[in-house]
Amino acid sequence: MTQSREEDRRGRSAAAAIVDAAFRLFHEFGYDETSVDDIAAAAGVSRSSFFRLFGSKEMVIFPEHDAILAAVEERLAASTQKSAILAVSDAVRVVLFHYIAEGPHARRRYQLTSTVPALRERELISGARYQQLFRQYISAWGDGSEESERRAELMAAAVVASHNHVLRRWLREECEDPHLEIDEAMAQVNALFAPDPVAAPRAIVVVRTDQDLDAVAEQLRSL
Amino acid sequence: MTQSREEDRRGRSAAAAIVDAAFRLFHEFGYDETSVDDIAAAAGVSRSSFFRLFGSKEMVIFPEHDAILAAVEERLAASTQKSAILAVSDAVRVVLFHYIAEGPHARRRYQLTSTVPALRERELISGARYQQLFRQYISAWGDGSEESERRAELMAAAVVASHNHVLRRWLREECEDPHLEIDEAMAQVNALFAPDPVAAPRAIVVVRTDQDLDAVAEQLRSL
DNA sequence: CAATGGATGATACTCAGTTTCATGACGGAG
DNA sequence: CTCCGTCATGAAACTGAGTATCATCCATTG
Repeated sequence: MTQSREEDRRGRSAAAAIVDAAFRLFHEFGYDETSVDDIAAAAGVSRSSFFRLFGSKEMVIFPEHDAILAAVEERLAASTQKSAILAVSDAVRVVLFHYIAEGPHARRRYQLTSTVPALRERELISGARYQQLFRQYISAWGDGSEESERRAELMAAAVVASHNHVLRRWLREECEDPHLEIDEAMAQVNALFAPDPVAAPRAIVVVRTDQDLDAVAEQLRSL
Repeated sequence: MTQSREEDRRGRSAAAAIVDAAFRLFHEFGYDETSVDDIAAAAGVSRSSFFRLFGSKEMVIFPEHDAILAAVEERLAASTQKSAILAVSDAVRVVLFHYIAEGPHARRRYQLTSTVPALRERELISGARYQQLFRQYISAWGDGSEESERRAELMAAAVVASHNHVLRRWLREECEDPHLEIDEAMAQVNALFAPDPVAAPRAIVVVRTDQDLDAVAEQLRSL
């Protein structure tokens, strides 16, 4: 199962060497100007090994994406309708803190995704995958009505957008305490989309609004 | 400026012939199994002309995207802070009704984007471009505060998600009246994100919530 | 020592996309 | 009518990503 000490070490260092070489070359010469052959040569592996390990040139930048997605799904799958909002918030935190744990590497990646359209697009697709996953689970927790589906769609979008906002702030070093900010952001989303509790405690909430009464009524119906 | 009758006709029919041939071949043999050479040959043009007219294989599916994006931007640019929400709603309608006006062709495209990962990804990227555009304008209408930025991000995501929801329902023919549904969806978004009016009419809104009082307090502060 | 299996590397191939150059049709100017 | 500039088209060569195949090497196992 686990291979010999020697092979294991080499396997890991090969992947690490490729990532290091790729980021170095991308930084020095640019993404488009760096070919896979260049990376493989600089990392001391064959072109074949590059594609065997990473599948594509873009995936050198996001190698752990599938693992994070799986972790998110695991968290979501381990929850029920009752703990739905908590599950989503937790899952978002899983993603955010994964990036934060990467530290400077995440910022180097951001520097690339900010400047290389192809990588920015790849990142957007990753985000959409999270959103799709969230939507799917939130939708399953609902009652299947059109209303519920629409809410699931909006909530998934809001959750991902909030996450991206906090993550981007952290990547730009505009963010003092990402824990605090993600808590606030999730609280904001939860507040917006809090479901109708069947027998929950009630409160009188007074807010100012510029909506006319009909719009307010419709909004309330949609809660 | 306008070319001769002959060239004009041929130019337009070339693009149309390519699109027709592409959709036909994609449907018959699949997207990945159809090469650009196949399409060009079937359309009776050269490979060169294909790339000159469409730029990439994927763009045969979304040739009008740039034009729609420009139309959206035009609508957004023509508005001020006062008419912001209206502008966003209008811009979303521009997009939705463009697709609806395509009729069966939009549904053929949907059939492709639903089954071909590369095309689905391209579509996601297009959606993200709209979202980015909305975010940019909504953000500019705000006061530049962190709060305002976060709201812009969420609102753009919600607007695009709502649009996508209605569009997808229409594409699946689950939607009786897209005009009505987009109006409802935009009303829902507007209601969620209605800005804090400085001197707006006020109302007492009573909602049930499962939040404890501290969470409610924080939610209210974040409005 | 021999056999097996998994990881690696070399090579050739397909195809998307770019670049360059030739051609040919058209319209205007003499 | 002819010459000329322009623009659309086509032809061909090239780069580079990604795939498939096969040979090789090395560590474990019997």
